[in-house]
Amino acid sequence: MTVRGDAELVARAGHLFTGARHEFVCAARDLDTWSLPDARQSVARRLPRHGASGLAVKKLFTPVALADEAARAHLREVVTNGVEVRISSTPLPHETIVIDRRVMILAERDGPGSREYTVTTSPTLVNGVYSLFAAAWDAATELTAYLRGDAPHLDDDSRAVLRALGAGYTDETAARHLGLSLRTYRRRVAELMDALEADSRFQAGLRAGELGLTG
Amino acid sequence: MTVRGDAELVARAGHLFTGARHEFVCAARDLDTWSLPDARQSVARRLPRHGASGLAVKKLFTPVALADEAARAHLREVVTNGVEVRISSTPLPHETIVIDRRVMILAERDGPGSREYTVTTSPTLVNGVYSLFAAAWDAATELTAYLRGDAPHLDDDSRAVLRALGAGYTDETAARHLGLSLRTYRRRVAELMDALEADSRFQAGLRAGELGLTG
DNA sequence: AACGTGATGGCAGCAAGCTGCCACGTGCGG
DNA sequence: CCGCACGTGGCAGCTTGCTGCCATCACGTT
Repeated sequence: MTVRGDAELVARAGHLFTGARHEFVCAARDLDTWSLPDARQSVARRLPRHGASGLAVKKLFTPVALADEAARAHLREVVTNGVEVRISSTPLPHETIVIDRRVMILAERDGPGSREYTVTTSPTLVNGVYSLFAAAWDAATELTAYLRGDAPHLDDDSRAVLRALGAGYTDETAARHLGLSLRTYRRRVAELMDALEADSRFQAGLRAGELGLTG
Repeated sequence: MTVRGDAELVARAGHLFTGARHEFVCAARDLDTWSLPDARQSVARRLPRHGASGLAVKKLFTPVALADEAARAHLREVVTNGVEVRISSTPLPHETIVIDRRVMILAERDGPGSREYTVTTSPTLVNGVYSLFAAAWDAATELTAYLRGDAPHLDDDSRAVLRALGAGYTDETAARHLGLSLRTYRRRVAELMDALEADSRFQAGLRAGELGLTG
């Protein structure tokens, strides 16, 4: 089933949103999903309140969705409402929604005015898309972790320390290798762990990997 | 369009495989795709030879596909034929194929005998699935890297240890939390680091992240 | 029952990591 | 010149991580 434009989607498929019982997942590039504010609200109003029901809501975005502060604030608020939000560092469809693992709605790359939506209930299609979504979801990072975890630009010093750690040197050899005293090297490591909000060196390694500070 | 069974798929959609011009991507849980050897060969014969054409072939599997040695050998051979193979640590659809970003074929979870395939050309659906595939692909690790660096299948115990480490617990609390003695917990950590060929816990964290052992 | 094997856990001792404290040098503004 | 802030490094003491050694226990085998 194909519909054009937000209004028609709400009219024809609105009941699907309302009918969500267990799970509502969506993947999108950014937050521009509902170009028409009233359409957005219309759907939002129909969605059951977060925690109350046993409805799990998962939203997956690209970093594009964090472009402006308003968007970040909105996402943070959504999170406090019990919605899980994750950020994927790889491109995503313009819009993919799967409801209760039974229905899915895909949006075409938007033309200037109206957007084209495809609504499908074929189990084969829905399951396939759902599994792919799950894979992308699992690989993505929690919004809070993402917002917190970026040590946006750490100086060359820290990078050197990171490399030393990654090379598996002991602190002593690493310090010698970097021309630092043991004390200072460890200070640097502590600072780094602080920046990464890691409680242990293992965690620091994990975070460093996640944030792509290895290459 | 829906077809049942391998034979029918080959008959009705075989030309799609032959028609692949630029790109052939697939995601699957394991290698049991083509239950019928002749169907498999039939399709294989129709696929253009690897490097010759400008055809890029990408295959994404779960670790299940590496269960037995025969499967691993087959995948290694496929790689030498110029096919890109990656392993995703998260569940995947039973079968998803996208050809030239224009056609896609999804396979339903297989019944006992015949399997149900869905063939779709709707740009909206194909693009959506393709983007999700790309996200999962980007997050997966190269087969060679996976085979080299891996603790191929670590038991639940090790995974628990990994989670404890990732959570940033100290050894003592982690051990208590897992119902192990401090000594044994540390033994486990040592074994894990050995398996990951890591010289330090930091390195272990890094590797664990690289290998996608976090989720 | 006797035996080997393997996983476990306590202990001890060492190595490594962590941090507070203080002292020194450099640079900057008063 | 003095004082101040800041980064550095030595020292000391503590915590944590690491491992060899040995006793124990659970098991399957002979």
